[in-house]
Amino acid sequence: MVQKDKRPEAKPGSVSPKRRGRPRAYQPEIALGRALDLFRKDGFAATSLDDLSAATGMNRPSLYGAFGDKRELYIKSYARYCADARAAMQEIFRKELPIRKRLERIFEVALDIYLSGDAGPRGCFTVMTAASEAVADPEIRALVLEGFSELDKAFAVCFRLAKEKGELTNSADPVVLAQLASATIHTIAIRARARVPRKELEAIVKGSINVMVGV
Amino acid sequence: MVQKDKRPEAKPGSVSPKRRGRPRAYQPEIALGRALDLFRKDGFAATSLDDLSAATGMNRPSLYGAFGDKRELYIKSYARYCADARAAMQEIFRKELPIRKRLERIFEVALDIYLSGDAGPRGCFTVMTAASEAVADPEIRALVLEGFSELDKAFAVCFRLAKEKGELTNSADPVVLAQLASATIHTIAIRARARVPRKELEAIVKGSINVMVGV
DNA sequence: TTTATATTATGCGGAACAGTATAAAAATCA
DNA sequence: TGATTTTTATACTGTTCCGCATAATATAAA
Repeated sequence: MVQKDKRPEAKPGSVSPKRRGRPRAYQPEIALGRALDLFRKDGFAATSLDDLSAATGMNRPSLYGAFGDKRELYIKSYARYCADARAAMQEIFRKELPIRKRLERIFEVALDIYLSGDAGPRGCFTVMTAASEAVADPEIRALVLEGFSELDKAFAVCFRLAKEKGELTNSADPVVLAQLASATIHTIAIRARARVPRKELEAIVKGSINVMVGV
Repeated sequence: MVQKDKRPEAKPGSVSPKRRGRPRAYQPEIALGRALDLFRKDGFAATSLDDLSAATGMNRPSLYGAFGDKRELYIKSYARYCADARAAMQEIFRKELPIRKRLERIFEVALDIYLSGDAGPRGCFTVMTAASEAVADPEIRALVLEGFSELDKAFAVCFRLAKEKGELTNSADPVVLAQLASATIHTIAIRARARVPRKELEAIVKGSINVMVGV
């Protein structure tokens, strides 16, 4: 019951603060990543604490101590997922790029995220959570809605900028186009989960971009 | 442990065939509908046989006798969902209608389906199944893919016809537009599940239609 | 009536489940 | 060295789970 990875210091060079009792046998960051992998693969209900314990290398009491109960662990895993996704996207959203190029990059990264996974494509965790836990759990629902909104807004900024730079027609509505871009994200996330091949998803993306920015 | 509804004959007027043993206390069609409701609400993993037994008014052995195990019941529930959705849509897909009107009707019916449910919006069962069971279960995955494909094709037929009638520009690609329409279906299904209000979903639909058929 | 058949009703059995109580272990501090 | 603190490891509790075995019940056929 031990994480297989060696333990590097949290921040390389920073002296460990000499905590009092028995040292942890796990690294919270690594454990959370493993938990996220499991939740993305099987969903909340089909993932047991025994599964999580095995995947993280922590026994159940340690899991509780570190992350709280299953639901709290799920929420923390989701936060981690969002942070990772943001990190993967932010450079593209920040850098000034022609709108078409920018969209291509965004969808490419999205596909990388959705199609990764040893035991089958893991899809988009936001979409999966929306489909399952969001209905009955207000707190989780709020997180999901925040996720939707963040993506909608990021796309809208892109289209607004593109319009200002004259890359779009005058009649183009950045908010509507952003919703279409989000819809494209959602459809490829869902289809990825049904093992639709990357080529087909890329074709969908291509067609969608053509409609959004003009052929 | 009895279904509360009275038992009308399967086809009104058709004489019951005088089956041999103790008569059934349930109607398979009604029971299947109740099972579908539950699965749509909670998903496969979070729905127990006890829940299903309570909802259908059948005890577990009767459930097994009528539908097989939980997975088979899920598959049969999904078939029922598809049949219902097809029935609700087919008139609109069949009748000759201006493309805009036709799309408006389709999305309206879709929203009715996705937003129904006493305990919160039930969303699109195809999308929910894609997100959960489709990854690991090849048979279920095939059904989901069939569902996607059917919708894509139905939309494509609409756009092809509209193009022939001169409702779309020459450069419009019916297949691409169909994928956008499906993407719109998927995004409203997902967002509905997160309790996004109908007004907002209708706004998304409206914007999407404007892009697809021109303002 | 009796027999055969099909269904309902009850409840068992073993596994998995979430969460926790308790004890052992490994470190620091005095 | 011994006391304190923090974590790990084990195992327990009570529940829920799925599937099925068995018995009771209700009908048609003989």
